[in-house]
Amino acid sequence: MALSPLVQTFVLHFGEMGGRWGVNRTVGQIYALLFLSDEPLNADQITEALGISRSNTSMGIKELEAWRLVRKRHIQGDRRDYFQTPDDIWQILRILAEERRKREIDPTLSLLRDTLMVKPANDLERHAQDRMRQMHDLIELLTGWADDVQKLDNESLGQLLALGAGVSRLLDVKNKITVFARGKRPGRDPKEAA
Amino acid sequence: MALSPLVQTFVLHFGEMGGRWGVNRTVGQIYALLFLSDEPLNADQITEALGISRSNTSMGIKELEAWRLVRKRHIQGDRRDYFQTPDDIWQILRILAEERRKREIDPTLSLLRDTLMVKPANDLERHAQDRMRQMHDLIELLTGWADDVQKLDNESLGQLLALGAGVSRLLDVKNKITVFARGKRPGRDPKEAA
DNA sequence: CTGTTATTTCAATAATTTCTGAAAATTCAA
DNA sequence: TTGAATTTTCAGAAATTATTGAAATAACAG
Repeated sequence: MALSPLVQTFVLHFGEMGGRWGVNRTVGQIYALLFLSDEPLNADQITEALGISRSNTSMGIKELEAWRLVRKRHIQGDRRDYFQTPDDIWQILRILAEERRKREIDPTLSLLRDTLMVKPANDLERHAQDRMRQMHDLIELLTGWADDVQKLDNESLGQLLALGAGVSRLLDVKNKITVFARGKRPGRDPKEAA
Repeated sequence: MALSPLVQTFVLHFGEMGGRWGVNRTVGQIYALLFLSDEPLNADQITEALGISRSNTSMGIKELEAWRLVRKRHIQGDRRDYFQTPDDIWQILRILAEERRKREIDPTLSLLRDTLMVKPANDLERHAQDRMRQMHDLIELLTGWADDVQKLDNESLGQLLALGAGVSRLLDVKNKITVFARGKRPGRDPKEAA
């Protein structure tokens, strides 16, 4: 099964980008191939289409399954495993966000938490710890937000994204409402929480 | 200048994570060191603190400058170059977002655009192109949103993030207002655009 | 200029990662 | 059971990437 030039181009590109995205070339290529494919493919088809070894295919699939970006599918009357990517591109986005967070962010957040428990021994450590706290708080804010947004359905998420900078106007409106309702100035003053 | 255990831990962690973030260990370590440091450091100080070669330090700094994550600073009466990370952590976030986009996303978007211009030769290509269009449209939506949010000041950005899932409620409110104003059902039906 | 200090470049080597082929393990029909 | 088909594992080879030391270049004080 020779790849059409269209597919070929995309597959090679994903292979090259793979490195930047934290996977190797083969993994990028396998993903791209499955993403474009009309129907699930088995390991031999992938092996042949990409011109790689069967064992390489096996490892690549394993990694993509660990990322939850590829699923096994069984086809009636065929012993071989077939593979496909999720159809819903919004779901792919969610999975990617979750997995990258798990691999790239959570370990750092965890280390920061531990480090912030230590009592600083001198001014230098005090400053370092202060910087770490800034980083920690920002990451927590971001991941908390991401958690919340994750829960939105495709429609709401699409709406939020389409809003773009309009979000800013919406925030203004919200602030005005808050002011009206509470007779106070806008802003996120913790002391106002009560 | 031996590193305090606190700093050491963080620096080593960033070195290890570097790989996942698309830079090598040394680059991760240099960044972490500068991020925590009270004052700008020169290349020799970095070299000694991390126990690496002077040339390695030079290359690492160069890469971090290309990422705009490290800046040169000059110190009165000292010929050597000193380096520091930006102070404002929100700004660091913006820079990271921009640079990652430039390296990881824009090339793909560009390839997708080109590929979508090609007339599909058969059903297989038609399907592949359809998938590429889904990906293209989603990425455009995301990057467009990111562009807009980039422009927000720290305060508004913080507010938006703190809002979290509250965004959903806000969208509901917006939809109700829209319905009220237009006497139509909520949603983003393209046909409504007129 | 000249010599000294500081920085960068780059070819060689070290370290790491990726890929393969062969063998082992698994699955399942007969 | 047996044995054919399929998948996985893994040690070593190949490829890639990171790091170094030495040499070249740049910057500048005297």
